[in-house]
Amino acid sequence: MKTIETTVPLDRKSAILAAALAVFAEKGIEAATIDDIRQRSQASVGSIYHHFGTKENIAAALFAQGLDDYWNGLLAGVREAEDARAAIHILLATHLDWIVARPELARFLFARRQAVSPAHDQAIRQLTADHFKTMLALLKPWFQQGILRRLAPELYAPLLLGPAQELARHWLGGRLRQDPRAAIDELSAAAWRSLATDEALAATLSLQRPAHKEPGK
Amino acid sequence: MKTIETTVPLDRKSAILAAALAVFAEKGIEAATIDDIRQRSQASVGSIYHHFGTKENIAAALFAQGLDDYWNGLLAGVREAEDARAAIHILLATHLDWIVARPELARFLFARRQAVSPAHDQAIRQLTADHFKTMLALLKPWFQQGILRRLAPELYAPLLLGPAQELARHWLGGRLRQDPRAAIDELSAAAWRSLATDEALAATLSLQRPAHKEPGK
Amino acid sequence: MKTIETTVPLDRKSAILAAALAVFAEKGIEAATIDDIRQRSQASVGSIYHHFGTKENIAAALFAQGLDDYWNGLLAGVREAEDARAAIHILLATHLDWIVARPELARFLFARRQAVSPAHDQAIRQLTADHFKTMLALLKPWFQQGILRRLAPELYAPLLLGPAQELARHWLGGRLRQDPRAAIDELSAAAWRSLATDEALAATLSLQRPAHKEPGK
Amino acid sequence: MKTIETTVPLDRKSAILAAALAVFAEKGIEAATIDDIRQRSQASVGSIYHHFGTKENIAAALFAQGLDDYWNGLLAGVREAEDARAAIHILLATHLDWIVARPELARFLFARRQAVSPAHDQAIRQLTADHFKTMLALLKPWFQQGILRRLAPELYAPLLLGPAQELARHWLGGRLRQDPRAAIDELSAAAWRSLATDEALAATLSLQRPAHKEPGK
DNA sequence: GATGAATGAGCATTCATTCAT
DNA sequence: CATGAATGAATGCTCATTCAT
Repeated sequence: MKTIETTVPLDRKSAILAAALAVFAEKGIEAATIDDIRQRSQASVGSIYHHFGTKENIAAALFAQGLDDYWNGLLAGVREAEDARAAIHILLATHLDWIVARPELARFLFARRQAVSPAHDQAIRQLTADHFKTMLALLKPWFQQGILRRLAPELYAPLLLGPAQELARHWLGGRLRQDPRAAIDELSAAAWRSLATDEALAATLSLQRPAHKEPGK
Repeated sequence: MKTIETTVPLDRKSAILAAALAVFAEKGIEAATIDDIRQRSQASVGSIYHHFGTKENIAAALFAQGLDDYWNGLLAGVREAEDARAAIHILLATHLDWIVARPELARFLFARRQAVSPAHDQAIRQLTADHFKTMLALLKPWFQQGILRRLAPELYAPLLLGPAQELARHWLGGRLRQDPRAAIDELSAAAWRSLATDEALAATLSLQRPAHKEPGK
Repeated sequence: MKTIETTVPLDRKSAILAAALAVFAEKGIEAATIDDIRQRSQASVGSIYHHFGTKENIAAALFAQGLDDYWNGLLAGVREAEDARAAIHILLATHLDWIVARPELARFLFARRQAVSPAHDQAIRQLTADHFKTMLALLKPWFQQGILRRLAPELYAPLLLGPAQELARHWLGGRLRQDPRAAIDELSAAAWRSLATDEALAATLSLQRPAHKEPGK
Repeated sequence: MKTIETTVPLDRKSAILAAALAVFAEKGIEAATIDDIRQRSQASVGSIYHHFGTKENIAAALFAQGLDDYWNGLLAGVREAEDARAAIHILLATHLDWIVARPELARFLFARRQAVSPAHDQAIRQLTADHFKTMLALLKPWFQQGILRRLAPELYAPLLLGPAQELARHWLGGRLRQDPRAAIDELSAAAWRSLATDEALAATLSLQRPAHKEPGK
């Protein structure tokens, strides 16, 4: 996917998208005005409407594009992973990398208010569901091997990404200074603990063996 | 705190707040109009402005009230807990109970867009920070006992509540049918795993066979 | 009905209606802008929308008011008539008097393009149909006495008012200089000829006497 | 004149005209947009402007074309008539036939709001006046023979076509189901009564002779 | 305290028209 | 001749807020 933030001269349509992304991320879809987009994109109102027809449509286009980009990164990461723990680590890392690389897109994507019309909303849910299914398929072997726990399906995303997501929200909201990527190890460890079966988890706890060992740190 | 959803006849001011909450939760603060609130509250525009002066002020009042209610429940829960694991469980349970009991307030509170003016925003952050500090103080003993891990402070909330929060968002957004409280045990188990020190955790894993080990708890 | 063109200071709502009528008559409903109305009425946009909600609604209000005024005059006229021929004469006179007295309202009423929404349109048709029924009831005796011809119902209005209407349209369109009321006698004579039974008509033709005369062609 | 409604593949220009007529008739000139015309004609905006330069011009072209077509039919009819009464009948018949054959053109022609610019308007009036003069010339003999009444010139059109026009308007507006041509005889009888001199008229009344006869019917 | 009329800046969107390709 | 991207003035309407009663 072509990167949006590039500084290469964009054609009108892309320029409008880029400007819209910036504005949407800054003030939210509702609060963003066509005029904001116009000023930022150097396009005329007419041109904007010629290409998109509606403010909603611009948002929808960005949404689809962004969602795609996000998930593709995520899936690519998992495909390369050699074991479950690495997969989880890579997922977290990719997730946070992406957010830090595209904070505007992230802010926009994760705001997810109704702003986008029901019609578009449906499309988005479908897209997400599809990607999610693909993801689960990639993880399947590890479920079968008893390494990852079988849970109610709605719990996977929260347990895996919930903490990272929460941290990212803080960062995106300006309520956190530090680079959230610094927490990747911690977060992936937590996700691993949350998702691993007791057996798999026990095997990775740093003590275990000498029952009498004293808790470092 | 006076419950808002009550059906007892409310005085004007409360009626306005109740109506505002409903409207804000439904369409977001930005999209909600004074007129929406007027219709729902049966008050006149003039009356609304007499009591609150600004749309922002209504939101701020609700925010303060809601935040207070939320945190008080949370803190009360932890105060009763007898050990760290129970504390975590009670936190998760209280969190989800509250959300299910007051979905509108939750939706409103967690939306947290800039909508609220910088001035109010500052107040809110302060309030949250204070409560958070109190919470940490309550947990302090278990840190000292080596039961809970010492982490970068910004990670506590995400690890503890992130998954629950993520699940709750899905539920509040209508993207999840099941009652999120059904996941309390699972979520608190995950939070425990994420926050416990290796030793404390190892003691609670359900296998551990190494005969000479003692399961604690 | 309160006359609109009065110069007595009007309350806002009436002022808006009066201004709207002027503008609508001048450029048509579509072409008239809210801003035109605002300037002419000295009201603010907000005020206009406070009272009417829609441009359409303003038009509809005028329409209802105008139609009522028009028909009431017409019906009152017929009620006073002593015989069929007088009734016809009075109808034509009232019709043209009204048009000359309220050219703007007439121009507006007779334009009758879709401009008014289907909903309002339905109401208008109903109103017209009701009045028309009343009118026919008033004329009934003369039908029963064999003075007025029985025709397909859709022909009465055209035969009675069609010529006057056509003339009025020319006048309202500025394509006719002379006062259309000058043609009242001529038009009512024509209407009488068109609607009277042969017997009733024969009795009023200015010659007739030479009983044996054959007019040949 | 080339018929517009033909289904033979049209060249661009004609296709545009045909589409414009349809759109103008449907929503009125003002409300019709170039884009409506573009969609219906399958032409591009550029092409439309290449051929006509202005929306007004399209309307004017249609107007001229339509007016010509209408009047030619009318005049041709009168030329064939053998006596005054037949002439009137043929005029009415031609008028209604034309309307029923080209309802869109009729709707468009008779709407006659200012929509067409003053310049074009002038041209149209001239055209109409010329045709009207020709028409009167054709009728002249019957005036001289005392068969048709001498009236103020502005009354001829209303008396002759007013009723038919009124009926046609109802039909074009969808407020009348029956085919207006069914009323030709009735309307031409009325026009004859309205325009004939008393003598000429008396000769055609169905009774006349037995002065003492009682009004059967 | 309550009411609702009034205000006017602001907004999304439309549309005739131009013009480079 | 045809195309469609681009333009920007204009429009109907919304909405927070004020204020006289």
